[in-house]
Amino acid sequence: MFPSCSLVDTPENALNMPSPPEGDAPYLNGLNAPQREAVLTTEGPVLMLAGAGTGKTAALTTRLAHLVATRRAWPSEILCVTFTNRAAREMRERVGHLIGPAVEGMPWLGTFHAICAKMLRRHAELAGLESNYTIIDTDDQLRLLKQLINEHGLDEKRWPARQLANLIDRWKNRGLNPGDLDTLENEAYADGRGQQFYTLYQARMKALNACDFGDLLLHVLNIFRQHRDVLELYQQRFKYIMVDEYQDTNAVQYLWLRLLAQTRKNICVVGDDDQSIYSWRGAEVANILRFEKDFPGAKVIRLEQNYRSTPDILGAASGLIGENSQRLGKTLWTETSGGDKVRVVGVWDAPEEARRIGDDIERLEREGAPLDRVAILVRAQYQTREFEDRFIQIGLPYKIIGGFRFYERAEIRDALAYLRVIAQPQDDLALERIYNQPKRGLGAKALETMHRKARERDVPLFAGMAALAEGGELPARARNTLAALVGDFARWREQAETLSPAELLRTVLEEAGYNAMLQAERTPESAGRLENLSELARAMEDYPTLGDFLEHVSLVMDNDAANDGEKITIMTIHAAKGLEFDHVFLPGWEDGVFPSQRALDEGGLASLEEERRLAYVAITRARRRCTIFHAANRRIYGQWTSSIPSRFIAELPDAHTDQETTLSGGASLWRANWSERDDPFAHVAREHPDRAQNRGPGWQRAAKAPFDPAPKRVKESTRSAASFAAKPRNDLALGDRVFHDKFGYGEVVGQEGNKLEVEFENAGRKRVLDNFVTRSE
DNA sequence: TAGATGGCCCCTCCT
DNA sequence: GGGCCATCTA
Repeated sequence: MFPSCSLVDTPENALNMPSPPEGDAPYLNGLNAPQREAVLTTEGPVLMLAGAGTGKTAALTTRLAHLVATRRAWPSEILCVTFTNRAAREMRERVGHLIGPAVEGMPWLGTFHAICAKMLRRHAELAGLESNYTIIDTDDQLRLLKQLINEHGLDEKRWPARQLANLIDRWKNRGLNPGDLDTLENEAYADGRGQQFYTLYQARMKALNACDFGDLLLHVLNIFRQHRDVLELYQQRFKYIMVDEYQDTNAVQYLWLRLLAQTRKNICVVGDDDQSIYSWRGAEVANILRFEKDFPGAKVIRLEQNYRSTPDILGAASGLIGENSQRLGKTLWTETSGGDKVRVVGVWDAPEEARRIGDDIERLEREGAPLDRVAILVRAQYQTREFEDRFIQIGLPYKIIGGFRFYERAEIRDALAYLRVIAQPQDDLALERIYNQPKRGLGAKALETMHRKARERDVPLFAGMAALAEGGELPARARNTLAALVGDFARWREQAETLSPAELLRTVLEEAGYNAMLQAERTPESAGRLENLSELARAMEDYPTLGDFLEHVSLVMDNDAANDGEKITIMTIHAAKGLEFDHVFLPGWEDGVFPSQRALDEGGLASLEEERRLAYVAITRARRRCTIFHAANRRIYGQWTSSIPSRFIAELPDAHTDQETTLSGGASLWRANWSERDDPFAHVAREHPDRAQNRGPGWQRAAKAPFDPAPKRVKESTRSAASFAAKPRNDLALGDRVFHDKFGYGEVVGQEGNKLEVEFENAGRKRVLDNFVTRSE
């Protein structure tokens, strides 16, 4: 992923390059007219507006190959920025097919973060860091902020570390250093102490020789701004710049690109305003609109022919995105015909949703569909659990991308912490993690003493520990333990010079007693942990130095490269952007899940439109078939909650969708909304008595309800139900006393659409549909 | 000091 | 339901 930086313009590389093409180069075959134009317009600024599935990656990779093949630039003179590691990997592979091994010499193809990390290693001193700086993740960041907040006498309950982390992140995304904050921003945390804490945090990071994700870009931007010579170095080097997913660039990325492209202006950006889904990370669609102003004379090329999806999938997606008010507007078209309509399926609850999808996938499998072309795309990570449970049960092979990642497991983080302390003695956070893991009899008291010592001498924690191990301040036992640990690390650092990273890890785990600790546990989990650790060591075999590996781990948190074989992919829609699958399942299309409650509560129209763009991205991932699910009941925070179909379902054009509600599914629930006193759950209990065991209130209610002849498979539009159900009752207000058949008396404490939050006198706080309560008194 | 217990808050989404 | 934290007990 990160080739060592020595691959530059050597004669060897030149030999590997294809010779310049005469006339029509073979790699241009198969491109349509606008794609071809995008490839051949090499000089000057180019803005490619490329809709979903219009072959922008093909255009981009071919353009890159073309630049190299016609010797306009060496691979090392092209800056090619992608948004995700997956996109970078794919680009590298596809360019590799076109230009052969020369792609190895593309050190500047990667994500913004990877490229900046590399630049920062080279110029670390200009940012007050050493080149072996650590990249810390959100977890470490939060721990550090908590320390700072406590040290400065703030109540962490009132001013949560997470909030501060979000603010700092936002500032960094906008390219703001602590000194750049205005009064308003400063006020955003702890009554005007935002700037103070931002400053403190940055100082601490420097002391730790560490960076967070935002720093990678901000530091480099600062360097570019303050050191003309460095900027000019890169301006000279990069003859061509290409940027994928330009609609998702934020301010700091935009400023960074603008500086780099300023002199040569050979910048080609690709984007689609309809797929802008990262505004929460500071992305500004405005960047794409502003491009022609920033680079006058920019050539604008539109890719509108869709090669990916069937007409119905495209029609459904287009209809949906048409509901957005803020868009450039473009019309995607396709030459293909046939295919199924987008299916919309209503089910009873989330477990049934997982069962249905599992069944559908097994059917596809029997029909010969390769599983690696099937994906389940979810709005939020927590939705994956239901599918994992189900698929383990029925033995369906799957992989979850992102989510609880390999590198976030406790044992992996411990192992990495050991390696970090070895590689970077200033890394206090890593040391804090493992100084007593495995148990060495060192507790909070010992840590506090270590910290005090370190502060006294103004040295990192590790040095403080070493000093304590020699001095006489601690009881002999603790002192000896510390001395042994310090000795261990000294030895490992020495061995790091000679051993491969993987060998080093194995040695450390053995000698630190970490393996022994897990072996002693003798639980099924501990066996799995040991296995994970050997997998970690195996993964390290690919990296020449410890530093290379640690950087890879910090930047590339996904682990899907290790997965081979045919498996279903389960991932978030965000992670799926840029990918395509034959069959796509989209579960959880309910108001509150998708669009997410947060988006509905906080962001207003802009936020809702971003959710809609996300829905558009989700549907357009599908090549052949797309199935949308909504469940009537779902556990949220462990509590059964009923919900209504997503408003996006009602926005799908009827002409392109088939709506269906399963036997046990939502239709009866919606019907119940129309006639208040009917018990909506009755038929379910009758048809699935086994399911009523150990279930939440909905099921209990169902079990008790009198028999009601069950409707047969119902097929009806959920549209009317959705719009009806969304209509709130107007005879209820906050503070009203209400009665609920099952939960008894309570007080309305929240109202949102037709859903109420009620504090019941005996049953506690619940969310219920307002049709199920009567006003009391 | 370590492990167990109970309350609290939460869950977007990515690098 | 589950992770994190503070608090209590052996």
